[in-house]
Amino acid sequence: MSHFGRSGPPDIRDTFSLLVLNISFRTTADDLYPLFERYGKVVDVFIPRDRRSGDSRGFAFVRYKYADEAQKAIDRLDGRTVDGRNIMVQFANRRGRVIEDAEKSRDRSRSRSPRPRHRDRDHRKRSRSRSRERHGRDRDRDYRRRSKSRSRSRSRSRSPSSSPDHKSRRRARDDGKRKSRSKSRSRSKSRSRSRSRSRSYHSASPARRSASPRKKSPPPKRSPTPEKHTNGKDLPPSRSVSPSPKRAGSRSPVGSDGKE
DNA sequence: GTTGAGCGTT
Repeated sequence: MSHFGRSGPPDIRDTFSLLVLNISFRTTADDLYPLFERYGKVVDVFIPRDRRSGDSRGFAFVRYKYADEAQKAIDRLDGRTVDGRNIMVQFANRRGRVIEDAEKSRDRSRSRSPRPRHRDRDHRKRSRSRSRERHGRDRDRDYRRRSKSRSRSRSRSRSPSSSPDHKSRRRARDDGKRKSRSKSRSRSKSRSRSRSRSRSYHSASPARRSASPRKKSPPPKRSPTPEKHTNGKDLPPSRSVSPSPKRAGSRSPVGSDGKE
């Protein structure tokens, strides 16, 4: 979602992303673009939206072509009132390592306090968790954040080479699920469908909703497979999990930088 | 119709 009609992110190799916080929920990229474009070459303006409702989350990303211009935009637009909201402009520090250059430029221009944001962020997040939970809107964000954190923690704590514990646990879970389904198949099927649809990322904005609600979920005709008949010694009991020995060469979790 | 700390898309 950018101003340039592109699908994915543009050339991020030489861009400097700014994070614009505290913008109004009605503010769109079209409103931010001319504002930021006055201080430099804006490559892209992106406003993350909610996957379900499609509403803005209240912050935006503005990509500049040059760091000094980005810094100028920060110096000029940080604290300004846009659409009735006091916006906050700062460098984004999640994507790209161009921030180092940006920081250099910033240091040369003006020395500001460091960024002890981790503690502050946690505090604020907990503070607003209550009000957000009521509407149930940040579940998606929380999910991805937890997933990321867990992944990092796992890679640091446990070695990614072997994990017999994982396999065993997964097998146990699968076995339990299968048994449950076998016990009451009809009800379980309906619930499974609902959960699957909820978990799947449709990423369809309400504005782009096509009028074709055709069903595309052919229920996999799972044979009853009377286990009392052909099960017992012919088929191994662990048919659910397939032995995949080619699981050692996984990609490194922290191999992002290395080629650029 | 609401909300207000935060870190992003094919």
